[in-house]
Amino acid sequence: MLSKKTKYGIKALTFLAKRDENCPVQISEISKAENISHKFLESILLTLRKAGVLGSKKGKGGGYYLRKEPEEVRMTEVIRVLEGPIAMIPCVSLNFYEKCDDCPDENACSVHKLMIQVRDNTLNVLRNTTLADLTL
Amino acid sequence: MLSKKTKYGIKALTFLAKRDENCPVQISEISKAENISHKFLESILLTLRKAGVLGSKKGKGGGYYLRKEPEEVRMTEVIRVLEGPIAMIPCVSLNFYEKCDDCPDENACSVHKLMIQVRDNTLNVLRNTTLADLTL
DNA sequence: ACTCTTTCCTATTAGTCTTATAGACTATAT
DNA sequence: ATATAGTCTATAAGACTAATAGGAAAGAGT
Repeated sequence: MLSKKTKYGIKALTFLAKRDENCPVQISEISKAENISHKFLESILLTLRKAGVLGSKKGKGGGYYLRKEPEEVRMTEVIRVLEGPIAMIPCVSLNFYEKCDDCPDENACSVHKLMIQVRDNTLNVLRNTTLADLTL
Repeated sequence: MLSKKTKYGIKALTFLAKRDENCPVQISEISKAENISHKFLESILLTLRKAGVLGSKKGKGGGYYLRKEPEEVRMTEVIRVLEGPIAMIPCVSLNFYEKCDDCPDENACSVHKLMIQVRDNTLNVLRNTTLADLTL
């Protein structure tokens, strides 16, 4: 299940990418346009800023803006920052790997085998989709 | 994230599918072999029985057995029964559809667009993988 | 009939995660 | 200075997960 955090994050990024000029946009403007709680969105944008996807400017005329071209923001990056692992189970995750407690041998595990397939297909979609693709 | 319920369920089904004869197997045997809490597995197998994937027999010599050939048990079915929706967001789910509160127009939503792609690819894997494939 | 075995069913609980909300702090433009 | 807008920390309600407990029901063997 995709969290609302990730959902709102992608919506906010798309909103920014759709604008003609890449000047700072206030949280309030985004939250109103996309029906997102102001405070919740605040923490989401902060996360994206810390991850280097967004830049910010304080004070009057401030707000958030994209730090890269939309074509350069891959969905893999966005989802890993906001949601965490892309894999459905940690023993199959590339960036968040963890061994299963109950599994003596990963290579013999049917769930492992299946989830590698799912992961590879999902990864393929997310790697080849950028923010630019979502604005079309 | 795949729940342990689903994970254990798939493991148990694979365990049953790997056996030479399709005679009833006790919960205890499966729970020991796969390192799953007995009571937890109990409720999982019950769910699978109610869904028609497994059959059961009470009393001495009883247990659970597959009601279909492993080739006929698709992963889509197993996951829908144990986990629920396959899609990462309800507005994109085929079997568990729900409208988003915040979205005035689904077709204009970037998250919707992206998640349809992910769903289609995941569905493709899960539809074409049966229990028989996991025993290899 | 009795007893042992094994599944069936309901309820409860501890822990964790999600989705917010509140409020004070910091930086900046005018 | 002052208003504006992001930064940061803490907290709380609600939902969900993973598991546990205990007894009811049904079947097999004696």
